[in-house]
Amino acid sequence: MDRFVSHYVLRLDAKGRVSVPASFRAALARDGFDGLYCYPALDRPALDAGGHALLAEIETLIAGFSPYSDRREQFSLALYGTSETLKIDGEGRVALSDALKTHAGITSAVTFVGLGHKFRIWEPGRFRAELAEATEKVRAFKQELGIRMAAAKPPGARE
Amino acid sequence: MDRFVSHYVLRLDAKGRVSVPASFRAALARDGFDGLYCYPALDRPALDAGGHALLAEIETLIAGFSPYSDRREQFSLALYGTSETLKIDGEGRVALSDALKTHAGITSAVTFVGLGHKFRIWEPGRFRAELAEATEKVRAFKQELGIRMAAAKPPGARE
DNA sequence: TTGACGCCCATATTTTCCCATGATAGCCCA
DNA sequence: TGGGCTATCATGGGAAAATATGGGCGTCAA
Repeated sequence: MDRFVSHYVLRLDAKGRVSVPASFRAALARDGFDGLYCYPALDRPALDAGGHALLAEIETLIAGFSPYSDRREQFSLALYGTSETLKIDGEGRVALSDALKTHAGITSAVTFVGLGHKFRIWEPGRFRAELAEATEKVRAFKQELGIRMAAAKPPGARE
Repeated sequence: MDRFVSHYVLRLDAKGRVSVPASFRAALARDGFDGLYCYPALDRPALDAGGHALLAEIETLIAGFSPYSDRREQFSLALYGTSETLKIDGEGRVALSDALKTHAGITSAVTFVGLGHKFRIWEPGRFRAELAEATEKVRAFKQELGIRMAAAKPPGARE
């Protein structure tokens, strides 16, 4: 699999380390990134993480602002300035910094959630709430747009 | 056959594994997907499953929302975050995760139902109920259509 | 010294792989 | 056309590999 999919709940050990799910490690390896690029999500108590695909996304976002603009400076600072490249040890674990843990409210366990080209790290309780809310909104939206969505579906690449 | 058609009832073994119907495996192989992409259906107690064609459908749906929009975040969380790629063993079986089984109420057997470019996995009892209901609706709709057709066309044509 | 960190090893599960069996359905051939 | 024969399939179970997790031990730096 070449993208981040599914979600996993894993515990931190006494040293504050946590295993990155094997399937995510595989996706990172395919991406060619050594380590884990990680920073606090801008608008929620969670961490965004990934590899080259995520870096490219950030680069594109920032490149969209004109050079030397305040906006650009602000985004560069918020994204590049707060991000860290975590090392993955021989057993596939990373140690989250205090700053990252504090931002997400992480204490003894985390939930990894795949979002395609990147993934997110949550405190498990907060994640459950977030997922329930998103599911509810998607469900309502789908009902509202049922017919349009059916029309938007691609004529199945192959079927 | 290059699509998922028909339906099959299969049992889970003691390890929680279940054989994917041979004709579905053939369709997946033609699709070129290694494994089985699977996630809880949004609005019913069943699982949606498939290969690249299904992934492409999801990707297209998500790509339709503007980047960084709430809507997009919600969809990628609800779809990518809850989906899993199940491995298919040498005998064509998969092991459903607890989360998937719980969502669909699956215990000892499942019904696979082909839907063309994807297929759905049900707890057999629930599927029977769903099928009965759908049949009823189709019957009613057909009758309604017959009436409309009769009004539009001269009598004599068989329904 | 006292941690923080990198690196190594230990272990209990879980998952994956491999081989075995019974049942069917289709095929070949006399 | 009847009777095996074989290929495929669903299913069962054991063994091996991978994974998540726990802990030890130097090293480097404050």
